[in-house]
Amino acid sequence: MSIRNPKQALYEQFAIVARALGHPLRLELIEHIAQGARSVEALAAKLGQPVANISQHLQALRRAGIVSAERDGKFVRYSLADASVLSAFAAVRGVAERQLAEVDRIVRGYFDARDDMRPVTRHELQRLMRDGLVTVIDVRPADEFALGHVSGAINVPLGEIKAWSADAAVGREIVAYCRGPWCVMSFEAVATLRSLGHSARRLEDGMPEWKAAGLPVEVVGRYCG
Amino acid sequence: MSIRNPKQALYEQFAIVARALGHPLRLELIEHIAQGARSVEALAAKLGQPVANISQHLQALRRAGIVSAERDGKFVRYSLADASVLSAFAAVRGVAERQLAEVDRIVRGYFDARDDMRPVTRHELQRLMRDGLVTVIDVRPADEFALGHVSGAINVPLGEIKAWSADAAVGREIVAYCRGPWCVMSFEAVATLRSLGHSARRLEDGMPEWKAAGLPVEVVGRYCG
DNA sequence: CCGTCATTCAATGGAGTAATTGAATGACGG
DNA sequence: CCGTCATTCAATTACTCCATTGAATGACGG
Repeated sequence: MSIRNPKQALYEQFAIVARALGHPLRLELIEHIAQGARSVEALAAKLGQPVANISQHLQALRRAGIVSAERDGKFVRYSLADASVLSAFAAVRGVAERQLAEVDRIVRGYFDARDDMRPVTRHELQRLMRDGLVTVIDVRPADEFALGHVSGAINVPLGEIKAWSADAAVGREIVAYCRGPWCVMSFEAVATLRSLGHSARRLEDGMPEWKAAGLPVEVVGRYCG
Repeated sequence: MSIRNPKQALYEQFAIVARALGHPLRLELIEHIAQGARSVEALAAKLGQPVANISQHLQALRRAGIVSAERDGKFVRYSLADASVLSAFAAVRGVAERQLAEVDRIVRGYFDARDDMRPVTRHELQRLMRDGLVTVIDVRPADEFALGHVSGAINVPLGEIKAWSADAAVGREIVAYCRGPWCVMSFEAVATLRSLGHSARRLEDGMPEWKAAGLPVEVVGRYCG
C-alpha cells in the first residue's frame, strides 16, 4: 500500500476531503462559515467550544481545501474556499437523508416534520416575493443577517418572533429561513407563528444556498463574505 | 458532547456518510460497484486485497447507506444504494479537483492531461453517435462491459487496443470511456491510439454517470446491476 | 446430512484522530 | 518598543479506525 499508483494517489486526495467532512463539529463549522467570513473566536463562541479546538478543526478543513483563511489585522477570517463545498455538503446530506433510517427518526422526533410543513422552494419564493404576496423573515441572529441576507427579507431573530408577530398582519403568509435545510431556527419560528394563528412556511434551505444559486443578497455594512 | 441536540444528532449522521467516503479503498470499491452488482470476492480480486478486509469495508459502506447487500445463493452481491451516491462522490471529487494542488500535480504528472486531451461531454457524444460520426469503445474488462455499457459501444479491453486498432479505419474519430472521470484506462487507450495515428478522445466520465443520467445502456446476459 | 466455499465475525496490534492544557507566535495600539 | 490579544503550536491522554489472522456462519451440491 505504500507504493501508490496514480489512481490510488487520487483516491487518497478525495478521501482527505471526505474525511474532513466526517466530523459533526466540522460540519457545523462549515454551516456557520457559509453564512459569511468569520474569525476563530467568533466561531468558537457560536459553537460553544474552546478556541484551540476550533482552530485545529479549521486547519483540518483548510488542509482539505474546504475553507480558506485570510488575515485581517489581529483576526484570521475563515470563509468557504468554493461554492462547490456547499454542493458536496448537500450531496452527503442527500445520501444520509435517503438512506439512513436514523436521520428519518431524528427528523420525525425533533423537527416534527409533517406533510403540512412542506417547505417553499427557492423558485417558488422568488415568484411569491415578486408578486408581493409574502413577508420574508430571516430568523438568524443579527450578526449573521448583517453578513448577508435574502434581498427584501427582514431580520427577526428567534427570540423576537413573538413580539414581532403581534404587529404582523394576520392572513398574510410568512416565509422563514435561517442557515440551511436542517437549521432548527426556521422550524421553531414556523411552529411559533402557527401557534399564534399566522400562516407560515419554511424556505427549503438557507441563505448560503440562496446566495450560491446567484439570487439577490444584501449586505449590511462593509463586509462582503 | 454526550447530550446531543437534534442538530448535532443530524450532523453526526451526515458525518457517518462522509467518513465512509473517507478512505481510498472504499472509494475504489464504490467505483467498482458502480459498474454493476458485485460479490465480495470479485471486488477483492479487482482491488488485490484480502477478502476479509474488503468485507469489512463493504460493511462500513453499508452502515453508511452507501451500498446495499443482497444474498444471491452462496454469494452476497453489493450494489450502490442510490444514484445519489454517485453525485456525492462527484461533489467530493469536485472540491478536491478545485482546491487541492496535489490533485493537479498528480493529474499533470501521471495522466499527462494536456489541453488537447479535453474530453468529450456526454451530450456531445450523444450527438456524435446519433450522426454516426464516431466509434465508441469501452476499454474496461469484459466482465464489467457485460454488466452494462453505453448502447452502441464495442468492448476493447486495454490489452487488445493495439490489435484492434490495426483493423480500425484511420481518420474516423474514436471515443474511449471506462469506469469514471479519473479512471486511467481511457487515458491509456487514447494515448495508445494517438501514438498509432488515430484520432481519439475520452468521454468526460464513465459508464455509471452515463447510466445515472438516464442515457441508453445495454446489458449482456441476465444480470441487471 | 456432510463437505465445500463465500462471507462474516472476533481479536490483535499498530496508526491515526480528538479534546485539553499551556506555551509560543505575530500583529496591532499606544 | 512593549503590552495586549487573537491565533496557532506542542504535548498529553483517550479513543477510534485499519489490516491481519484464524475461526464461525450459512447456503449450496451431492
